[in-house]
Parts: sequence; C-alpha cells; structure tokens
Amino acid sequence: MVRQKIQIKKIDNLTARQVTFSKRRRGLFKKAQELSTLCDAEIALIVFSATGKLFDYSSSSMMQLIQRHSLQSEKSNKPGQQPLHTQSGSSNHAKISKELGDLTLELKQLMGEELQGLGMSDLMKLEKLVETGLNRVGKTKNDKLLSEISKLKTRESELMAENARLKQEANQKLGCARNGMEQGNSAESITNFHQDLVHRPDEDSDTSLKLGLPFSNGN
Amino acid sequence: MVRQKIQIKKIDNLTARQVTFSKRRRGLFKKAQELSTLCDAEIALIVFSATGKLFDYSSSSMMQLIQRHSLQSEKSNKPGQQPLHTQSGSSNHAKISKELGDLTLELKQLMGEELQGLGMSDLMKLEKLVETGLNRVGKTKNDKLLSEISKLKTRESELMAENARLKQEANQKLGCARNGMEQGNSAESITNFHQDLVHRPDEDSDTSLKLGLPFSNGN
DNA sequence: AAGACTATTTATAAGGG
DNA sequence: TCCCTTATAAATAGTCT
Repeated sequence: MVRQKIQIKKIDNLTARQVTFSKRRRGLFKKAQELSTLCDAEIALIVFSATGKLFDYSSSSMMQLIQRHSLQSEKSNKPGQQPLHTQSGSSNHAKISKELGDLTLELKQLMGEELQGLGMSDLMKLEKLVETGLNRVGKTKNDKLLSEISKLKTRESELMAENARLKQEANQKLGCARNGMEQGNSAESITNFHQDLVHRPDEDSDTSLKLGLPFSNGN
Repeated sequence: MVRQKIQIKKIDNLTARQVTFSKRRRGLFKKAQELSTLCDAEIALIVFSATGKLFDYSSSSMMQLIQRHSLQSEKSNKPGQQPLHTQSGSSNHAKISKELGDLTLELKQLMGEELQGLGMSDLMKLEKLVETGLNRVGKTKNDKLLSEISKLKTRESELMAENARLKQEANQKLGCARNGMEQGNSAESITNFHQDLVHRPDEDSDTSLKLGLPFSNGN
C-alpha cells in the first residue's frame, strides 16, 4: 500500500529500484500507447535499464520516427520542450568528475589496449572521438606532405635553372678559352670532352630520373 | 470530473483530442522523467502530435540513446556487455553521455551533415565502410606523397651533385683555358670569378644543404 | 525475480474561466 | 491555448507470497 508519497530521486535499495523500474516502466509504456491511440500521435520510447537492458516502443516505425526527430530537432529549436533535460543528474559534482575521470581512463585504454571492459555504447563514443582526432592528424600530415612536395619542386626547378646556367656558363667560358687557344669546336665535342675530364655527368642525369623511394611505407 | 472511464481509441472530437493530448503528453513526460530519476534508467521519448509538432525528452543525449538503440536492437541482445559505469550506481552517467553525445554531434556537423535521410543502422554501416575506405585511401595517398617526396629529394641531390660537378668542371675548364693563356691562378680566384659571372652559386649551395624535414614528427 | 493485495497518491475527463 | 476544479479512474509503494 502506498504508505507515503515518495520523492523523485534515485531509489537507494537495489531490489526496490528494480521492482519500481519494472512497474513504472510498464506504466510508462502503457501511457505511451494510450496517448498514441487516443490522440493519433506518433510516439517512440526507448528505455535502457541501469543494467543496460533495452526496452522500446514505437507507435509506427522506430526508424522513421527517429529520422523525423533528427530532422525536426535540427531545423528549429522549440523552447519549452527541454526543461526536463537537466533533471537527472544535476545533484552531485563529485560523481560527475569521477565519471569524467573514468572516461579519460577509457580513452587511454582505447588508445592502448584493454578494450574489453567497455560497453558498446562507450566504444562507439570513443571511436567517434578517436576518429575525429585521426582525421585531424591526417589532415595536418597531408598538409605538411604537400607543403614539402611543393618546396621540393620549387627547389628542383631552382637547381635545374642553376644547372642550366652553369652549363651555359661553362660553354661560354670554354668557348672563350678555346677562342683564345684554337677556336671552332662544337658544343657536343665540348660535352664529350669534359665528360672524360670529369665524372660522366650524362649518366648521372639519367640516373637522377629513375631513383628510388626509400621511405614510401614508413608509417 | 472523470465521469466515466474512457476507452482507448481515437478521440473523435478535435478539441477534446487536443486537450487530452496536451494533458496526457505532459503526464507521459513526467512519468518518463520520474522513471529515469528513480531507477537510473536512460530514456528517450519522442512524440509527434497529429499535426506534426515534435515533443521530445531524453534523460541524457538523444543521439547517444538512439545509437545505442539501433545497436542493441540490431545485434540480438548480448547480455553481459554492460557499459562500465552503470554498476555501482552512477546517476550521472547521463551527464557524461550528454557531453559525449554533443561531441559526437559536433563531429557529425564537421563531417558535413545531411545524413538525416538515412536510418541510424544504415548510418553506422555506412560509417564503417567509409571509415575503412578512408583508411585505405589515406594510406595510399600517404604512400604516394611520401614516394613523391622521396623522388624529389633524390632528384634534388642529383641536381645538386651535377651542379657541383658543373661548377668544378667549369673551374677546371677555366683553369685549363687560363693555363693555356696565363697559368698559375688559384682555385679561389676562379671561384670568385664565376661567382660574379653567374648568379651567386654559393647561396644556392647553402640552401641545398639545409633542406628541411617537415614530417619528421608526423605520426 | 514475479504476482497479488491495498491504501494512497497521481493522473485525468469533463467542465468552466 | 492555458489554468483551475473535482470526481473518479489509474498507477503504484509497500508488503506478503
């Protein structure tokens, strides 16, 4: 018998809490159905027990209702339908910080090992978080790589330009020198000449084009 | 006054239906809150009136609850995968969940939204697919970038080597020419000479030596 | 856990403002 | 629409099986 009106706070006694959960849950679902029937409303109700067990009801298709919800709730924020949000856990900050600490621990675990203690929903949340982090890292890395490539290409053209200048310069100097000595030798012969004189530059230019890629899979 | 017990079927009179909807809706939401608070349950409640207006309540994050729902209802309930915190009475799991839910939402928005046409389960599958695809693409892209960088660096050193050779060669040829004409000039003077003649090769050589390694700490 | 039993509390139908 | 009122239906806390 209802000896006294209870206050709405978490029931301490475990069994009493479970019993009440069972009873009130049924009541809630019944009310939901009744409202749906009486007033032609569409209703989706999802309940997770403290132990993680799922109970749900929907007057039509759960998926459709959820879609509709995400659609409407993002379109317009209607005031007055969410004063209820802040009810459940605003009482003790100690618990909140504790939970946050636990979550941090979970994150560490996810980064490292030991994922077995985690529930699926926790895993999903953490996965999302890690995913964003990963994306950001990837983006940053990408930018750096592209920047590097850009710099290298610039550098390459600079070197090639200088290279060309040097060759031309060499030709000019050689021509000048030869002019002073003999005159009249063609560019090819000059090239051949210093090819012997120095360390076969042509071969080097060729190899430079087909050189390998040492750290391509370095991840 | 409740003159008579009503039967649960659609109320014909429009105004009566609306009034009843309003009253019972409030009652339902109150019951939902109470259940959530009393028994540490997580509850999501979505109600659409016959006119399409949305009312919703969730004890924590709507998104998280919906995700959890689609997960559990899809995979035939495996008992024993309890989310970490629910055991020792954590009435504030809700708060943390909400924060994480908000983060998830933020992430979703970051990714570019408009996924609302899809059901949650579809979204999850899609997400997984995209994720693996993304990873592969990312890896491939990465390899390509690194390979390109590697090639460019090799090319750079070759160009630099050739450049150096050309300079040396130029010096030698110049020396040879001078030998043929005057003889006895030192290498330094020659270097200085074509330093003026050409476009400051020293500066170029310097830059070539200190090329950066942007991605040394990339991962 | 799951029913049954009440004494009470709560919700609410009908009506009025 | 919302807020009251009020009689009554419904829900349910506590207890016992």
